[in-house]
Amino acid sequence: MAAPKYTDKQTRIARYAKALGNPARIAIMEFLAQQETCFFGEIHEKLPIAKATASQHLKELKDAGLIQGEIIPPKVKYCINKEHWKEAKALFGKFFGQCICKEDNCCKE
Amino acid sequence: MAAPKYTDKQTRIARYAKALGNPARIAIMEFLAQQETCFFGEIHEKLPIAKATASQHLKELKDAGLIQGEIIPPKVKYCINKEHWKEAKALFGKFFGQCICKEDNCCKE
DNA sequence: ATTATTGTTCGTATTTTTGCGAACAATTTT
DNA sequence: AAAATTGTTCGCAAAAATACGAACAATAAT
Repeated sequence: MAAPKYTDKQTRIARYAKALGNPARIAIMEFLAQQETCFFGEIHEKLPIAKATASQHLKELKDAGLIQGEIIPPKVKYCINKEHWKEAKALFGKFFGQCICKEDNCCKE
Repeated sequence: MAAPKYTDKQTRIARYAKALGNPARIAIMEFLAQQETCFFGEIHEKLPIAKATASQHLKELKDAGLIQGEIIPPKVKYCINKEHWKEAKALFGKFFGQCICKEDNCCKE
């Protein structure tokens, strides 16, 4: 180990990025983000995947903190976790704002 | 398949997110983004990983389009791919800007 | 010519991810 | 009580990601 471990911020942004690193999960997040309030219903009907697979993706988004779900049988209420959404937004914002290249083609001389 | 396939944008943002979904790759990107110009040198020395592993991560970032490398023996020149960086920045910007929840706690009533 | 430098590729092993159907749990409807 | 609805969990399989050391290639330095 020639260098220090990763920072907390690096770990957290990587965690969020990983959770978003699948088109099905992007689609789920986009869908939920466009709901005015929480969503009750069958999310897998909005996606080209099986019920079990959708449930798994939802679990991963939940584990990453991007969404939250509450069981209100026979349905489940899914929502964006606004607090973590904002944190992720800030982290990615900083991440993409940090490039100090002076010109667009600074890397092509 | 109960719904249409994913859109191009969904696929692309997921691709970028996946590439960023590892702390080592976040660290590499942050490091490169903070260079004024391109970097010649041993990136694995900046990270707590082996040479071979660093090389693999660099390859993945390259495949995802986030960086570019040019061989100038005995070293390699690594740079942010500014064009794709900007695309990713825009995609994530839109993604995180789309939540229409009206209040921070709209999902907690 | 030999050695040192720099980074990739190969071979390998382990773990994680992805996806599905079937079975299950909890409630609502009939 | 039986059937329908909704979503999770289980068991499985296939694919991809993660990480490493060792071997290799290509040039530069001695």
